[in-house]
Amino acid sequence: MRPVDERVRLKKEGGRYHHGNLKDALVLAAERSIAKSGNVDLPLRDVAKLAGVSHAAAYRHFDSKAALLAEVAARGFKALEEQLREAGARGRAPDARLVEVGVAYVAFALESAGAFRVMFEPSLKPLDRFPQLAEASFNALAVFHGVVQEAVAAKVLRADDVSGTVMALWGLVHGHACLLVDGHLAGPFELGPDDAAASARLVVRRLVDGLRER
Amino acid sequence: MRPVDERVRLKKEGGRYHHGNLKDALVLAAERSIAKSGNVDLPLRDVAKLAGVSHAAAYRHFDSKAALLAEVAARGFKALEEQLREAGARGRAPDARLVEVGVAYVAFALESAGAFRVMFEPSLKPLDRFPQLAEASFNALAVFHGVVQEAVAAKVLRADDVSGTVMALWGLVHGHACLLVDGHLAGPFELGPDDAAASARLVVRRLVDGLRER
DNA sequence: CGTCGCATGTTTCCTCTGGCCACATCTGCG
DNA sequence: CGCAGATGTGGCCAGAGGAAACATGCGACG
Repeated sequence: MRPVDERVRLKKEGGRYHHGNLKDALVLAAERSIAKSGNVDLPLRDVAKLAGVSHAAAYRHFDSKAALLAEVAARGFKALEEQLREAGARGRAPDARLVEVGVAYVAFALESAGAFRVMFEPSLKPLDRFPQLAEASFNALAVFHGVVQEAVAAKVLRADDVSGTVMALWGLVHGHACLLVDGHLAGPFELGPDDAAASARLVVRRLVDGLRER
Repeated sequence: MRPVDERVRLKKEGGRYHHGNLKDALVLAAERSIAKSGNVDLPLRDVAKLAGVSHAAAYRHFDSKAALLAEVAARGFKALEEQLREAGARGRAPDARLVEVGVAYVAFALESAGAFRVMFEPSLKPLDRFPQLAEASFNALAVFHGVVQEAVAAKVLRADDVSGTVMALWGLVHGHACLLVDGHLAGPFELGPDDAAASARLVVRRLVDGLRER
């Protein structure tokens, strides 16, 4: 599954003029760079250097630095969607699925902190500048919608305000993810990264309890 | 209550060499500028120009652009703390207080979107570079902690995991605020700014229901 | 009331970064 | 074989953060 890395290696060893798969290499380099520095605002020149290429080469593949970041974000959303779907499939009962999906969201944010930050970077908005990003984002959100609707159909959740329920679930896990990724919970609570998933599970379960039809 | 604005006006009318209260003027200008553009990464030169001053003058009052943003963030946290305390005082019963504080958090984020964005801007971390910011942030969070402990003492909430409960509450409203401020909820849900508070109230109430001792 | 020191603001300069252009190099296709 | 288009390079510019040297004015102290 790593033709990309092969291409990168070839470039570095052989010193060929043409890279072979520069677009992917740039996206990967940007992702890692952001994950390492924790800062979305990284110099494009550094990313190009990581890919073993001059800074101007990036413009053969992306209209702008923002477009590169948008691609990183779009791939992040695709990966997130995948993980959410897998998590949903793991849960047996509808309410268990809600919890699994929520925990998976937080887990994704912690594992892929670099991508997660870019995915919600305000400087990429308005999103309609990057159609693939808008679509990927929408698709990931659709997983939440699906699992909630399923729970409503199974009469586990109240049916009166589905949008509100989706917002509640998404908002809860998103807020958790943000606070964890940005380390705002580290000071007061000192929470390890593995405890985070357990804590998220507890919290989501409690919200689901509150949302339950009664 | 506006000596600051007076000073700014004096400067603009009189064209005096010394501003009189440049520090405050810069902070205000930055805040407005960010709120308007929606982007934290604004040119320091523009802020200085808004304050009617050359860009280098800012360095007499702040070590760096980041320090200016940190001051904006710190004042934001102070204002947030104030609003949260007022909201807490509005609620009669302990669980009502929880809801009021949560709603106030979301309302603050929407009203003061500029400040809110800066307050959680990752580029300002690590926070120990800016002690006043760290302190202000901690104090604001303390309001959540206080209102939760009160509810626990009143036996409204379970007592086994106070930190988890604080995280749940904060995470829920923070996630909501982020998604609203960044407009991620606009597409799928098309939510007006006044509906947002009502929606937040509903959601927080449901979480509190889930957290309730049973 | 003068004058001197220090805080505050300005000008100028340097470096870094995003973005553009002309040129170089490769790859594939007729 | 050779040409055309795609891909990468180096040089350039403009804008932005930051430092340094200079200018200005407020306030304390004689």
